[in-house]
Amino acid sequence: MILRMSKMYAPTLKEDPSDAELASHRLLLRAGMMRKNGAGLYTFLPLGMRVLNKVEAIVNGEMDAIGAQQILMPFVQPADLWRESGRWDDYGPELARLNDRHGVEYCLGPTHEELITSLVRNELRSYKELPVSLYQTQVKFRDEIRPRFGLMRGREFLMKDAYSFHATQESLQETYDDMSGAYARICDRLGLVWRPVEADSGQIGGKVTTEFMALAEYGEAEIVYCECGYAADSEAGECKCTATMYEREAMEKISTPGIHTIEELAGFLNIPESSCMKALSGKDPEGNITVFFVPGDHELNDIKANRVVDGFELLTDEEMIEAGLSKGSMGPVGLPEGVRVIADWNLQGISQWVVGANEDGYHYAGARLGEDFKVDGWADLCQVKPGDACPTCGKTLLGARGIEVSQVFQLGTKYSESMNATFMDEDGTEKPFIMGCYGVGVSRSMAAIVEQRHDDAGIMWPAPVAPAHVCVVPLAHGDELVEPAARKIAEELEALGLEVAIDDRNERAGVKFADADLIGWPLQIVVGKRGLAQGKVELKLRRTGEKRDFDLEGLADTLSSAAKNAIAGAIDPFDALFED
RNA sequence: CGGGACGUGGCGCAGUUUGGUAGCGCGCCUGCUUUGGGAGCAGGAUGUCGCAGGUUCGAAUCCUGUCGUCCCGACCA
Repeated sequence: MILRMSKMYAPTLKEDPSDAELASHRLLLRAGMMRKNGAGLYTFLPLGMRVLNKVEAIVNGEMDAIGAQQILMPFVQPADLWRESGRWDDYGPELARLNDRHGVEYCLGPTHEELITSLVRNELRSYKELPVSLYQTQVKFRDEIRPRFGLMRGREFLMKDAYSFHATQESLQETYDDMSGAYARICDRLGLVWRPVEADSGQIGGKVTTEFMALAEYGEAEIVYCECGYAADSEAGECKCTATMYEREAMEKISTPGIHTIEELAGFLNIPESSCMKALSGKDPEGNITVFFVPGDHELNDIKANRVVDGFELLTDEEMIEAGLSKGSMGPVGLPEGVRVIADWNLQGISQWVVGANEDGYHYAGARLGEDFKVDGWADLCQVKPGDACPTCGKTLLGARGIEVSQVFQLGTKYSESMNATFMDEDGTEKPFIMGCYGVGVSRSMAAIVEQRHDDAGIMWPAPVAPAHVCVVPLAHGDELVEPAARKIAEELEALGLEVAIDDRNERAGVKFADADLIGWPLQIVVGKRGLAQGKVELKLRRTGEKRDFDLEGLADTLSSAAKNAIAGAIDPFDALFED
């Protein structure tokens, strides 16, 4: 079916909406693809819906290809299931909760491990039925602390989530690898520039996990990567860094009046921040106090801190005073009794440190590990950053930003154990399922594509997700030559299997050109009197802005091989038409 | 949750300091002209100024509260 722009509900905006900043947010609104209904809530209009459907179809196709089966679970989920898994309490305020008229509690599904586990636990009984992979594509709701950037961090969003059930770790690994392969193909087919990175599993759980990051200047995630191929989310990556020693013959107490931050301290002594030791105090839920020490030029990574001390929270100023800790001059020498000291293992790199003296206005220089102070334990505690050493090969890590478009997890038995989902194994014993889960942000992928492929004029859709491959743009509305010629071209191209739009609105040329660029059809075919008089039409390749005249006669033949490539899923199938 | 800003026709904004009953651009409707890069002329429609209180002869404007939206932060030694 040819998309007639005169009938399409696609209100484009000439001006940027005042509350949109990122390109994807701005352009999807301006191009008439979506509209905002509230913070982090969007309506997809017909053009945006077409794109979303195409992304979804690609994802579903890759799921089907590896043997996953589509299902659909309810969006509203009973609280009891979340109590079973423990996440009713653990998930926090992001979980939107509600009651029905009888007072029964429910939540809006932010993810579906509980539901799927409860689904299969009664019916998958034997190892002979495993493995099984199920997936759905559905709206999710997460009451984000701060929704922003349009589709990038919405509260309601479209996600494909898959879950797999296994009798053995080997079987899980196999499916995990299949899923990872499918996810790589999905990113490729969406035309994304992307990278797999080491990640943290966050609220989903599990140990083994990979994020698929679309590289983008304004991505929310920071990643570090190395030429050897290593890449990690900076929240999760192992940190290896080198300190610079400020050498003293013996530990000496120095007066540092008014100095409280590492930056001030390093400036005051005219030494690098990496010569200083940074201290952070916190407590576990029982109130036991731990002080973490990290190199001064690095930050404590919250996730890593929680790995060492479950439920770790930084102390407030009042709590620090109560515990006898000196904010702004805390150090390992002379801490109060009963305080546990954990140091980042990078601190073993040099033998002397500049540390706080636990006394306001004083620090020690040349404090020696083992002689002047001791620690109770070592751990990887720092947030990795560009410039640190690659944990794999030792070269210097580079930095980039990315949008997390998908993630795969090996869950293990976290949910099957807590929710008592077991099967009968070959040896006659009941065992909990070994599980994996796998998510693709469908609407976020759409935003990521726009972030990577746009210019000042608008979007540049990759052909596989464009609302249509080609837009025929007849100029001179109502002209007895131009209109039939444009219609004929549209019909011929459609017969080739291309998806075709025609801008048959009674608008001036400038309006049509601007909208075509904004909406981002991969190819525009301009049909005007001037060209027709010479038997020509003008083709414009959106991605490069290149324009070229082609003979009207035999246009379908000229486009036939590009059409084949487009149907086969090429990202930029029309480029070849513009090569010499 | 802390900080900042904003809320005025469909969209983008001015007007608020110094209270006097609302204006601009775009869009929309009608007509004529125009028709290859967001047209011109003429005419026209559209606002409980987020909401609720208060002050005042009089409130978009001042005060209080409230709701909504956006931005920054929530890692600090």
